[in-house]
Amino acid sequence: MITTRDIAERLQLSVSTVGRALADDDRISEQTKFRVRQAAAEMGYVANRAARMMRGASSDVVGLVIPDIRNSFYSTIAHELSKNMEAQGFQLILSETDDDRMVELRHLRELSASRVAGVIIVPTARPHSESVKLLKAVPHVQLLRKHSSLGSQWFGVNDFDALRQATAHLVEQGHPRIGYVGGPAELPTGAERLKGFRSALSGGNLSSEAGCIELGPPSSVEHGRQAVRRLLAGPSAPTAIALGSVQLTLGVLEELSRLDVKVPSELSVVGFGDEPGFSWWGPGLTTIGLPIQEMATGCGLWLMRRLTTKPDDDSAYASVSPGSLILRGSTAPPAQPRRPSRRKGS
Amino acid sequence: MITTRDIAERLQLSVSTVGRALADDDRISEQTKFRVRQAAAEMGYVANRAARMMRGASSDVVGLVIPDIRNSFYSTIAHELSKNMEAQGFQLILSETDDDRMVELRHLRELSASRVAGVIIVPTARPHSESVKLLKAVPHVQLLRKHSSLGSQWFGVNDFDALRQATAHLVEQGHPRIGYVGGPAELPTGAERLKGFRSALSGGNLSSEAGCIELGPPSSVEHGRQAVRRLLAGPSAPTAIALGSVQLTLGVLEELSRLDVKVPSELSVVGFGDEPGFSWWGPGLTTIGLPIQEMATGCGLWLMRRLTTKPDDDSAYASVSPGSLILRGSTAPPAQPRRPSRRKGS
DNA sequence: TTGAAAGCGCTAACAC
DNA sequence: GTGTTAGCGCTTTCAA
Repeated sequence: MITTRDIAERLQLSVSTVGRALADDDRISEQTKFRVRQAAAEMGYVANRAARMMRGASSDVVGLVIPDIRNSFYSTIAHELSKNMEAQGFQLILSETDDDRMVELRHLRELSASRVAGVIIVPTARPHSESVKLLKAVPHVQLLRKHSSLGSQWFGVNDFDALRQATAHLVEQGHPRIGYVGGPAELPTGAERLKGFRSALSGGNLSSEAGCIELGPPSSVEHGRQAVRRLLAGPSAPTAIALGSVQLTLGVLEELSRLDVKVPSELSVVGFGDEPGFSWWGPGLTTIGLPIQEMATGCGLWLMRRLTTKPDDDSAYASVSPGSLILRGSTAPPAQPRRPSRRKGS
Repeated sequence: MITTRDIAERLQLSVSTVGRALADDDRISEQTKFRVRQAAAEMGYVANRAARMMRGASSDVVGLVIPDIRNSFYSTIAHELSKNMEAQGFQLILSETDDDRMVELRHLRELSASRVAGVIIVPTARPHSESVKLLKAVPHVQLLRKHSSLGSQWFGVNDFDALRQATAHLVEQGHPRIGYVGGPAELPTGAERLKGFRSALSGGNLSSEAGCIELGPPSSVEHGRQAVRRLLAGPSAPTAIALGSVQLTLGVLEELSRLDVKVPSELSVVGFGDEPGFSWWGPGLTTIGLPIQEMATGCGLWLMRRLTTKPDDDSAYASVSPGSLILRGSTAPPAQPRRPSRRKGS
């Protein structure tokens, strides 16, 4: 690797002159600058960032800690962040936790060792105490999920309201028993969505008995499949279900297709998020659209301002983006039980 | 930030002793090691990788340069790589090019400055000459696309055969005019797929006149929409279409749903890749499944071995994974033109 | 078993 | 306008 010293020797200059020329310092003559730049280009000089960092320069690298990049929520986030960061000369390190706190810890150790300038994290349910400690030493923002031990900078969506809306829509249509397949209550998002679901039930004067709840790993398509099978096989199967994560929605949709369940006549469904295939699934999936893109951009811009300006504004910050119900064909009032209609179809 | 010197001062030791204790050097007594480790943990010491790198240590960071992480091919790749690298203590820097060679160049400059240990790249159609130069200085592998100027280490899929299979299937069913929507021929993948398409046409004794070809940005869902609209509006609309990228497939499927085109009676369709929604689209999408996961894992493992062992094996390496046709309901023999059958449906 | 000192590549304070 | 020098945090001789 070519160093400033190599250039200096070739040009019979001192390293500091070369360094200054490369930094476009006022004190260096245009002619010298030109010669230096020329030589640098010819020799293929690339500045060594490690050396710069040792002189106190910031790393220009931001860590993105998420459960799984295959989840479209997270790939959307990664894309938005990457785009915005590149524009300002930042780089993004991708760290996947698979929702495992020990993996999360290992990643945070690595990021700390790399002296990343900042971290954007979707924390696991209960981050390790060392993770908490590590994050104290680096500017960071939480995304989607919010764990109080990790500080009060957070960008997320209104999970409570998302599921309240989804469920209220089903309640309004007169469904007597409504199922819910969502993430675990240990996750802040899981807890909020579940609360939203329950709130809509009681808001519709339905007892909690009317809700059949299946909780499990939010990133598991397979769990979505199994959960919906259990729900439909139960003694008092629901006439409608609300979903509490993108991956679970994917699993549920696949399984309903496979089982050839008639939607919405036999079962109404409200999904979570809005993926490409959702609009063409069966009669079109009614779902909760979330402004993930805007949220991610906001988060990225916020962190970069935090990193590039004096951190005088390290106060609490929370941004809650609202979701909105997208009505398509997968929801309808329940069929009248034990009183088959004369007409076939609508 | 705590340094080895801080620990040394507190324990009344020299920095070198502390360094050796932390590195578990044989010459240090167990007792001293214990005291040092204790203090390090208490004080929250995290080794400074920049300093290590200046002493010649490798960076343990690999750059992943791809067009767009939202494309599920690439998010799958990123996930597989991330998982495998984490297991061996490597980190992944995510660089999105948006298929723009200048953005690609900027990313490669940054990666070089960071002295990444290696690079995995899905190159743009014509990488900048400086990009080529930069890559010469760092171990790298090409993924999916292969540009000869970037060396001969490559992991990809058999693009030619993928489209040959897809098209041959349509030819066998007797389609007289077959459309193709794919990426530009400037891209190595685009060129191969197009060749595969043409090869199947001539293999079926169809003249090239029988092919209606629409090329455009391979990552643009919107282009897929427009292309299929143009294809169907043409004077001699095809009775079947083969698709040449995941994103284009998504666009085409959406548009066909929107236009309410009857598949496969009015039009047969073969997709590219196998996304979650493909199985439940219309009658189920017949498509080409590609072993992206295996390819990515192979690539990651290969690069890491290259990085962790002596580079005595820097010879050419190419791995070509085959795709396979997944038959679902979206393809059928063409309807007899101008001779409507008496029977309705099948 | 431990310490002192040099040096990785760069920048900045201090000469001249 | 340019050179000299010190030092960032760490590893690694070379001494003791």
